[in-house]
Amino acid sequence: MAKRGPYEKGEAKRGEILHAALEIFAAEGYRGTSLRKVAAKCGLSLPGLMHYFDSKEDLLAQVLRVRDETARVRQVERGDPQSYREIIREAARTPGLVELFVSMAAAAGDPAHPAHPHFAERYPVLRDRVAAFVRGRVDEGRISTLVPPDRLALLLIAVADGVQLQWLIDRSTDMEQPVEDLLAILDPGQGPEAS
Amino acid sequence: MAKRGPYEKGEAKRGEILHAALEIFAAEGYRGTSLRKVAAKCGLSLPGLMHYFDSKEDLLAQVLRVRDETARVRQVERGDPQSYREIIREAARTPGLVELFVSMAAAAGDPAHPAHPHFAERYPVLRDRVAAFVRGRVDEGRISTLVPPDRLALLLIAVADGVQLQWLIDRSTDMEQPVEDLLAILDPGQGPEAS
DNA sequence: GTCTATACGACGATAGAC
DNA sequence: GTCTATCGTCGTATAGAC
Repeated sequence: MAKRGPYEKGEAKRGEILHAALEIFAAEGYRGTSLRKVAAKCGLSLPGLMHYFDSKEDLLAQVLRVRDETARVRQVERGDPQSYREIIREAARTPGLVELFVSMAAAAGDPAHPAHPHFAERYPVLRDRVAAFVRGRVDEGRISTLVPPDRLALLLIAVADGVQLQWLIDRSTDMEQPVEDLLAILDPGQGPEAS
Repeated sequence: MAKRGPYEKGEAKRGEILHAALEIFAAEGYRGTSLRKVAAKCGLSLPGLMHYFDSKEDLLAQVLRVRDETARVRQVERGDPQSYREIIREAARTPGLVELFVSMAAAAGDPAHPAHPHFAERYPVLRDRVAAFVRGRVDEGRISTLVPPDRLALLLIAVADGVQLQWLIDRSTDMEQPVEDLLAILDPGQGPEAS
């Protein structure tokens, strides 16, 4: 055991940088936030920071990945409306990160973009999880079978993503309501189903 | 009538610039496309181009506005699913402009951003139009009244916007299907309703 | 009003010393 | 692993020709 962990300190520093970047982006938005500012917050020069990342876009992509993972850990991968509510409520507290997410999604359309793999994996996984939830409700007879679960999953995610655009413009927009509305529409039996 | 139009030639040139920028963004995406490149395409120097716009973001915002207007003129403001289909099919042909739209929506969250007024006006107008369409269907008994029309309008627009994010990552995603699915779910009477 | 030339500051990125 | 120094390019600002 001559070597303890591949990078030991390096990994810690990388995590510290990502955390600092996340804080800054959450506070000021990521637009107009330079890497030099992030570096300064970490007590580093710009090249010192760039030692840990291939490019700015690469750092941004990793910030998003970390963000996604912490959110996921906290909600234990349930993929149901309740975990959605918690995610959306925290999003509403950090507009800068919502802006980051949307901007990155746009940029990640380019397959060469550092964040492309993240989204390319994230969406199918998310759809599968939501589809599983939908199938559970179908089995309970609480969702109409008119549209198959995988298409419903895509639809639900589209609503959740799309409402963020309207919220970014008008912060009084309720980001939870549309998904709840859609679930209500899907549920033919509506009312309280005791046991 | 001593003065013919406020700027006559200037307005024409401005339009030419916007058209050129739209073409470039559609072809190469707007990321990594510099204003100098746009200026060159118009046979102008950079400052020559900037004579017509307050800033890069201002130009971008106007590109988006022009894009919106041409789409609107062509579809005569109907706000129904058929006009939506036409819009979405053209969007699928110009990924760069979809990317531009999404990125601008993210940036326009800042009230000081040049594109903020555009979105701040666009969404309410769009919602009203879609809500009107929804009310029409409700009157025909072709939409469940469980969720009020204005909330349904917001929901429909969220779907349309949100599916674009998934499409940007995976271009094989069907951008029309989710809205059709939602309308199908909303319609209790489904089948062909002859007269 | 329209446009060129020039320059400025800040950015992300890289080379090479320590 | 981190620095100083430097590079090329970006958006922007100003001066002034026509």
